[in-house]
Amino acid sequence: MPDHDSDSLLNRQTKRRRVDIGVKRTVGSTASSAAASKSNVLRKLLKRANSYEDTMMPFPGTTIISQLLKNNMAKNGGGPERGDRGDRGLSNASSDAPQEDACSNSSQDSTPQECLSPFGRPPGLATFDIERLNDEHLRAKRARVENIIRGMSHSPSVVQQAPSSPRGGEVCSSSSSSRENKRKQRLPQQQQQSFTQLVCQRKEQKQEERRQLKLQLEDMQKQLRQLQEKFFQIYDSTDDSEHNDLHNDIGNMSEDSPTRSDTGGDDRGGDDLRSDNEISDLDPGHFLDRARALLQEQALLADGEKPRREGLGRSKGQGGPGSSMHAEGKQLAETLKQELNSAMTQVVDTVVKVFAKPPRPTPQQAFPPLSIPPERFPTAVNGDNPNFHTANQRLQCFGDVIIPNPLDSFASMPGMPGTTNDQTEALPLVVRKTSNEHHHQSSAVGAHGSQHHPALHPSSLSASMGFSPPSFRHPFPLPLMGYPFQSPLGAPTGSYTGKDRSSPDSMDLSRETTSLRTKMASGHHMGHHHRSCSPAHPGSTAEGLSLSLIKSECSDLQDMADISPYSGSNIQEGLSPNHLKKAKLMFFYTRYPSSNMLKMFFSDVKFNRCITSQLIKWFSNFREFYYIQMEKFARQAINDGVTGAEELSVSRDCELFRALNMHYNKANDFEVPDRFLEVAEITLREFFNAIVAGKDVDPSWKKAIYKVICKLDSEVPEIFKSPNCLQELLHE
DNA sequence: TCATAGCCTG
DNA sequence: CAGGCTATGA
Repeated sequence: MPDHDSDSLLNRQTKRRRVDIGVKRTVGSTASSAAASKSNVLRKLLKRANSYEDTMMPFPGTTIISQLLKNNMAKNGGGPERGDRGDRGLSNASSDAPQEDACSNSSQDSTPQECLSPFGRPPGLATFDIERLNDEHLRAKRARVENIIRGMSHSPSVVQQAPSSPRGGEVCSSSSSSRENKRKQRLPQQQQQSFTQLVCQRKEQKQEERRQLKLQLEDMQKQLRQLQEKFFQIYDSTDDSEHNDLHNDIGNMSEDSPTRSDTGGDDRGGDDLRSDNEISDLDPGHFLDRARALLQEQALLADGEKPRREGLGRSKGQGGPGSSMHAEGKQLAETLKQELNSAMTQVVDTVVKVFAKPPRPTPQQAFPPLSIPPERFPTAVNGDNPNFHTANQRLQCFGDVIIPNPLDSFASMPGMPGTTNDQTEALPLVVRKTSNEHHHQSSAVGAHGSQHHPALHPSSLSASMGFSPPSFRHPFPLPLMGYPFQSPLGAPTGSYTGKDRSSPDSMDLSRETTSLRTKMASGHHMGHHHRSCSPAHPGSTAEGLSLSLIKSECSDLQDMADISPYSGSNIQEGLSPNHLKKAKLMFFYTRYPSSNMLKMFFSDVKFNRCITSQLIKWFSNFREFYYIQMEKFARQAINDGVTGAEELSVSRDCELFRALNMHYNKANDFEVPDRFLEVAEITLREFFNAIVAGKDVDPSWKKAIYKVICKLDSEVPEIFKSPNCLQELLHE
């Protein structure tokens, strides 16, 4: 605008430079990338946290975790259903319960802890030491079990398993299983050398190896295992017969069934398989759930448990209820409870901290400390697909929606009112996109959109959250919940009862998504907007709120101050679809309207910065489309062999005009002025000549054309100043 | 510092 | 169409 008329070469050049820079920037996409990077950071974080898939992390700590996870995933997951990891996790977790085989059990359940171990044990784990005291107990039991298992291992089925360790088809196969297999393999090999040495040696060797391997395992793992074992033992002790049933109850056995069946009734085999599943199940939530279940079981079976435990799980001790054991069990339960609680607290705290902190330049760094949280996320986002695109989108959605929410929720927890301010700052970026997301979902891909939420929804979160503190749950509800208190915007839902819109006609008309946006954008006096907007889209209420909030950033306080004045008047606080339509028609006359002109022609709109810029933006977009079409058809003409600009003309029945008319006068209920055809023709020829001359090499080559075209604006008919111009124009 | 143009992206 | 960004002019 500024440089319409007489622009010296210098000016042009400078402008070109400007353009060039802009182009370069855009070309490099640095700007966009930078912006994207911001959002991406969060996404990445989430993604990382969410999916085990994440490959190596730059950070040492993270790497370990990820690796562990990776391993597990690889073994588990190769499965087709990566997506429902959460589900799987649940089933898996539940499926394997009582296993005496320390290794197998430990591996699975301990997994979470394993991940942690490298970094240092969480304070809470100390309690596990108590468990250690019972180590002897366990070991003895283990030994027994192992013996039994070994005995079984001789059976063909078992033997086969070892060699066949790489069961490709097995979905369940997990890292632990592989370990087991390896171990087994080794043993057989040794034995092969000296076949004469029989079962006894073999057994011993196995034991030896096992012990060694166990020792090698990180302390954390040990502790965890022990804990689990104790659980299981207690559980087992209750009743062998129940053993399986309980397992089933606790977890979904369905998944691992095939493997199990192979091994047959043998617990050993089942253990292995189970262990695989267990390993696969990294979700701490499941672990917690299981633990809970176990505790409950314990409580119920308290008496019976003790004796068995004494006798070591396998040999189902028939011993009567031992009071000592009962007490022990209680203690254990208590300890576990405490541990779990503490762990959960830690997790929650960490997560909160992470989210509460504004994304740092290197937000990822924040994660290493978060040993636990990452694990948790996977469950939350169990919907993740390996598919990058899909995952990305989801993540986007996830990030946009969830991220802010946590902030809101956590922040709001202490005091709602106070938080509001903070939220407003944080929200704008995020929420805006959310709104967009909604639009996309609703308009373009309903299915897709619907998928988003379900997948991400509380279900997933809650699933993992057995103990989860309430704070964790609302991420989703928040969008709806959070806004209401935020502002004087008014009641979210019922607010729009009265459509007191001054210009009902515009409002009543079909509301396109634009209407919502427009209105929202324009005003911040949400009360009105909501009323106007929501009637048509009850579902959009939330959106409206969020939008309004977001938009509030651009609102002038001054404008805000006097909202009510307009309520009774004809002046709208936002731009309606009709305004858009009107603007488009105006574009036939003026491509470069000044802000003053806009104010004159949209007198029924209360102007503020937002409205003005929005209108300007509209025309900017119109121009963009216009010039794109021009360039497109100019090039097309060149390709078609047109040699001279004179050959080009724009008539009402030419493609170019159709395209333009379709864009600005979709309904074709407005007679496009001839002048516009002339201007279009001039523009087209300008483009043609410029391209033929090879000017398009210069990034700013369009600038010159713009300057020419901007002088071709004609006056806009007075009728457009009338608020009802549309009716008048279209009716004629 | 603000308003705007233009470009890019979603 | 809206957001975001940069460059630019006043």
